[in-house]
Amino acid sequence: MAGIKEVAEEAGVSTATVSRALRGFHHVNDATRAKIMAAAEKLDYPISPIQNKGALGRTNSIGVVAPYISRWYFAQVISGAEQALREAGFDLLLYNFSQMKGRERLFQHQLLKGRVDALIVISLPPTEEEFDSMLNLGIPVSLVGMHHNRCSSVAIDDVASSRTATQHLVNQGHKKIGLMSGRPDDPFNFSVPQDRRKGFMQALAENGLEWVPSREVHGDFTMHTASRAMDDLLARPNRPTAIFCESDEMAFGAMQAARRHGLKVPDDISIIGFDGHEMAEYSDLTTMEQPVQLMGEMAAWSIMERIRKPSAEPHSLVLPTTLVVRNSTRRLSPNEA
Amino acid sequence: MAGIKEVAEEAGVSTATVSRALRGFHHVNDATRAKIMAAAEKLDYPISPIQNKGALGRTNSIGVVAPYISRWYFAQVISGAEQALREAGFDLLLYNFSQMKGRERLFQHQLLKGRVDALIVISLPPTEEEFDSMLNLGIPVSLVGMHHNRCSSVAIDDVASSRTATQHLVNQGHKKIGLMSGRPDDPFNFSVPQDRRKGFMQALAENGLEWVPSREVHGDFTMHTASRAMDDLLARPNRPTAIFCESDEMAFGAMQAARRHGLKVPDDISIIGFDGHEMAEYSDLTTMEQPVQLMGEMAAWSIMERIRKPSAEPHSLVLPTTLVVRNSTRRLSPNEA
DNA sequence: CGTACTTTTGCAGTCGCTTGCAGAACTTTT
DNA sequence: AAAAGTTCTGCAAGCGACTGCAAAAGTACG
Repeated sequence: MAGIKEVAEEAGVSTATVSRALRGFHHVNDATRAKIMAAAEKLDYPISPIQNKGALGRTNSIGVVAPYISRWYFAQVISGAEQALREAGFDLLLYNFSQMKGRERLFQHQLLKGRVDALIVISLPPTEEEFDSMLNLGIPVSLVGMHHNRCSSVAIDDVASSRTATQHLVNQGHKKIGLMSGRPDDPFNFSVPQDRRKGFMQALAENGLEWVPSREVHGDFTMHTASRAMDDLLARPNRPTAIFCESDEMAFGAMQAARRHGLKVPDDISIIGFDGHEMAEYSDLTTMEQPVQLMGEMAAWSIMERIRKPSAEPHSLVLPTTLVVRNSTRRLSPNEA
Repeated sequence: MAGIKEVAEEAGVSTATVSRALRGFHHVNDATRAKIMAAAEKLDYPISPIQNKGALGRTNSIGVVAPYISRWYFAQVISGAEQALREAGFDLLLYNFSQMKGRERLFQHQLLKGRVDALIVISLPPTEEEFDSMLNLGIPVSLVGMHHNRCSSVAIDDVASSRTATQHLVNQGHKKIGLMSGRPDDPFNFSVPQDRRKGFMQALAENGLEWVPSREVHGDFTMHTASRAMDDLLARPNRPTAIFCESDEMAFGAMQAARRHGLKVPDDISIIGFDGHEMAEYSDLTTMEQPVQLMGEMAAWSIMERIRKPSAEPHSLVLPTTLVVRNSTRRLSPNEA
């Protein structure tokens, strides 16, 4: 395979000149550059070759760490980030794991060390310890879907958005509102469920509604568990008239369970989700939509900026969410409430 | 950041010995190795460092090329591949694109050259020209979801599986069977839609059923387009009693459209999908399930094998599919047919 | 045409790691 | 105890780029 050496020989110049002509664009005679370009073309030498870590100190690739890449949300964010990175000439290294084992390996064995120029971490709140080890890598780190004062981030306001979503139910006259939340003992310690739960509680409090603990059930953000959890909830007495699900996938599970129990959505029970999953439109699910792809893109841009000037202060970005009202929620008449 | 040199110094040996102790495991005294391990530990030197492309000639990372990584199928395959690669100590570089522009850039600008040790291409039939350029890279290439005589592949038998799926509808007494297929003018030129269509046609022919062209509509494997296409189909006279959709996502779109038109599934119309999408269970969709994650894993293993012995013959693997019967299809009574 | 400045180029060192080769340090054999 | 093997280890030459420095070439000016 043609290397810089072959190109240099072909063009009759030194490798140094080729390097400068193709990369630096400094102090190279136009004629010489043309010759070099021609030679490179002829040998089809890669325009963007592996920048050798040795010489350059960078790998030109950025790591993306995420649990569960096969889930919609993660896939979307990654897709957004990939596009932005690719356009800017960076490669994207994917670090996925769905079990704690993978997580430990990632942080403890320092799989990342020296392999990437920067790191994007999606929705996975690192422990302080993991944080230290990440920052010790000496590369910029950017978070998606959560904040931390020690590094940049792109996220939505989960608390406020959940509050708004819940408020929507209240506005429709619901008083007995249930909650489908993440498991409290989730090993990854995601912050999203906590925040969304908090927003939910705030909305109740603001409206003077009493919180009834038996109206809460837990899932792990998949349809499957949500569906089971919903079975559980529906079997309890004093059923809620509406349910706030912390994710759309859980909302789908809930809807499915409701149907299974012979309940019509929204006639018998209102369901609201969170995320803006692409399937939401087709399931006619009311949901709080977040700009998922965009978040990935922003994270990519932000981190590339920080690669350029490492001294820059970390900054957090909060993107807006949109309540999309569809037909999985309905207004209660006063006597129904 | 600690390098091999620091470790060597700390342990009081040469860098060569460190390299051998940590990588080669040849001819290193146990005591020396212990010392080196300790030193490495102490300086927390990465156990799996970037294997320098220069010295080693490999990058220890594998490229995965896919359009639409945010779609379920691709995300699943990638997830499977990532896991297998990670375990074996490889990194995964993601090359995604959803437009032809990206595709051209990928192949023409040789983004891949020298960056990866092998390539996994998902469901994207390269043109002969692209094939040449890939094979010229001099690295193993593995295909997922399609076959080609010039390289290894992991796939299912789309034709046979579709035939079986269609046969299921026939067995249930359906005679007027519709088809929701991929667009004939799809720019990526996927082979999957063609094969699935072929299997469908075979089943009809085998059962002596006449094919009525007006029973076919096209989508691009998303719910959205499928839903529109279904509107179209339902508006036509002589409506089919069952529909074979070339993907689950299209089946979801079809179901949604059917509901929108006041038709009950499966009472008024039977719908069968293809893929085994995780949502299929919850939409109660009958589908032909393919082992998606497994395909990714197998592709990874197969390609790592070929990295180890490059001389090995390419081989193709055909994985079995499973018909999962749920309640989106029903048996027609003789007088309904 | 000589001097001083600027632009262009090549030399050679560097990055972090691997590896062939040969010498050193043990072991075993005779 | 010398000879013949083994097992370890270090030296030094790469790998394929980048880049500081200084020499070479080109330009401008007087």
